[in-house]
Amino acid sequence: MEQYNAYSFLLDRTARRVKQYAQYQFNCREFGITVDQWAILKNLKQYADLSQKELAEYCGKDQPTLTRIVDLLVGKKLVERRIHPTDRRSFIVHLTAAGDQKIEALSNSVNEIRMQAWQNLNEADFEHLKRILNTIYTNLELDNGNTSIDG
Amino acid sequence: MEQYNAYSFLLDRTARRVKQYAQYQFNCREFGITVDQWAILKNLKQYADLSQKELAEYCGKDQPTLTRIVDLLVGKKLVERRIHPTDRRSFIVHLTAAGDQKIEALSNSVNEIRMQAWQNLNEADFEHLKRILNTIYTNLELDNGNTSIDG
DNA sequence: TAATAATAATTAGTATGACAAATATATGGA
DNA sequence: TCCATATATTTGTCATACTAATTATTATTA
Repeated sequence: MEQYNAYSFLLDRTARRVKQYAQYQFNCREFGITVDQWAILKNLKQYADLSQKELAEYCGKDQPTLTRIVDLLVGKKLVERRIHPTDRRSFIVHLTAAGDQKIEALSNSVNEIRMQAWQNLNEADFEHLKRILNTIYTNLELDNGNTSIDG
Repeated sequence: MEQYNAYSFLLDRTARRVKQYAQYQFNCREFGITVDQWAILKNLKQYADLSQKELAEYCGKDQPTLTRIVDLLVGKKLVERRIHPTDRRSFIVHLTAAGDQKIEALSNSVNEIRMQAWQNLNEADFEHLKRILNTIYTNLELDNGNTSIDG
């Protein structure tokens, strides 16, 4: 049964390495943002204006973490908070022109950096990995619906 | 090429969920330590006295992080720092009797908790996962010149 | 041997992650 | 309408990462 400890460790270690490698490359190339901040920008680009709660769900962050990342992005003038038209508790997070330009400027480089981790793996491997990771995620599901990623 | 971003996200999200679930169970059962602290204790049990640098490598932590986790474990009297016999820059981290008892007391429960993530997967899945994660880890090895731990 | 470089550990600073609590607002029921 | 409850966000606290810099010590080398 000790083996499950080892798998958990391996998973944790690999995820940290992937993130750490990407962040290292971001820093070397002076992108001026973190990997997690990039994920926020990308989601805003894809889904347009979102409330912070929605954005947190898309990005897989909890709300306090998202609040703080948005604070940093606002400080960098890459996004801005707008008043929600019907709910005064809520903000709409909006990508600024500078934010949009940042995405345009970095997209290709980010894709290159991300690709590095996945060398020497084939399509069957990717399918295995997606299935296994989604199984693990579902095994530990708290009470949300099915949030498996397929693509 | 965007797919690699999605894989990276999936990996990160799954690793976080696995750790978060384990920590949640640790808290519910009032183990009094974190998942990462547990990993340190287990490595000390397995490899006996180690310098902090060695311990960091075995645990896949960097040295500043390890220093702080050891600080916390020292505060809980589960480990102690001992003078290195031949190198005065270095400490030996030693498991106390209380640390040893903690391991004995929690091992079965930790194994149960860890097992939860790996339901609905078979031996072939584990072999795939280990191979794929190790491939990713190796893919990112050179650029940072960091430690490689055999999984 | 003296100067220099390398190493182990620590400290400092920033970012993320988890959880709890506080605040303001919205919603639903009596 | 009033009140209890739910929700969106923020704030606080602790722990983990990563980087850079500092300190003390060891190793190297001119």
